[in-house]
Amino acid sequence: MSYANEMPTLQKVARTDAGLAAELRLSVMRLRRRLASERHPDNELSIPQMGVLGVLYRTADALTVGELAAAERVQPPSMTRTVNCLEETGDVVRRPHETDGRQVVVELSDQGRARVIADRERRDAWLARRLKELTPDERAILRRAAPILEHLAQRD
Amino acid sequence: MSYANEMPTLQKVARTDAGLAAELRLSVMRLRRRLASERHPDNELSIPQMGVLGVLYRTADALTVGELAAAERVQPPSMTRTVNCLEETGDVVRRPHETDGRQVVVELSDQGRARVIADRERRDAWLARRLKELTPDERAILRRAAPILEHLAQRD
DNA sequence: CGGAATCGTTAGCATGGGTAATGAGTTATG
DNA sequence: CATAACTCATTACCCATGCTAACGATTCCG
Repeated sequence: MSYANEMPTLQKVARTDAGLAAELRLSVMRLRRRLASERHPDNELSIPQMGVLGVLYRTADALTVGELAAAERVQPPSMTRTVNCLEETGDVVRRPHETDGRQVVVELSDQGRARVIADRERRDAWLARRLKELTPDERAILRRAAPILEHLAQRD
Repeated sequence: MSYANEMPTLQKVARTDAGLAAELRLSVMRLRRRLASERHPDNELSIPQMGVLGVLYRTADALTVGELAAAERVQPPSMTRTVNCLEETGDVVRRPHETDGRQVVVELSDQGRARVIADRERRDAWLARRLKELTPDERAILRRAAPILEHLAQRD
């Protein structure tokens, strides 16, 4: 393989932290890319829109536009716009904040919740099928690896 | 934690393929998100632009606009546009195809190559630092997990 | 009470996703 | 050889979303 020839040191450097870092970064990026491609063909929402639904679902609570913007690492005007689209499609509901007249809170509609769940289930189903093709030993390794990966991702 | 209370079954279902799939998906998505945030502050290229540089770097060859579009899963007009920007910033060079007068080939400039390398090194350095905080046992697990994750990501 | 801070929104610009259309080049066929 | 069909990149248009600047309304604080 020409790729192997271009990067012959990759196999060796996997024994150092730097080498493992490079290998892990590639694996994670690639798997995420593949997961991202498992979209439901009928789901026409964009990635930022699905991202908002995902944040609301994970938080299991209504959030202000500012909180959503912070969670998704965008500026509030961008989030306003994305939420506008989601309100139009009926996936979220906007309402005034209970105590602060400046704020607006956004929450999942039933439709939006169903959409997140369907999207996740589709990805999980694909991944579960791929996992089935592994050996029990390989699966055991991934079982131990998943929480470590999660830990790596946490804010440092 | 309210999250733990909302999803109490997650800990249990990690013993099934479906449960591992959900846990792994979350870990991978979160780590990738964290990796994506490790951008060099001076790098003003967008994610699609960096994606094109990444494809060219990994391929270690010049590609046509169509090939780039396919690699990045976009339509050719979108790729034309992205390449236009990259040509302006001097990160890629466009030239006519050697034998097919319809085609254009795009290749990394020295500047573009340096940019990809710097971007990767920054992410790898961050990840290597996080890896250093793990135990040797945890690192060994990840060493065994990385190629398995890579295998999962491959086209099925 | 007045000024400063906070919040969400609007406006403008740039990028990039799509589709439709186009012109140029290449290939296949009669 | 001429023509039709196919391929390729590009342009045009629309839409979504990233940013910054600006604004009006609300809240906080001295």
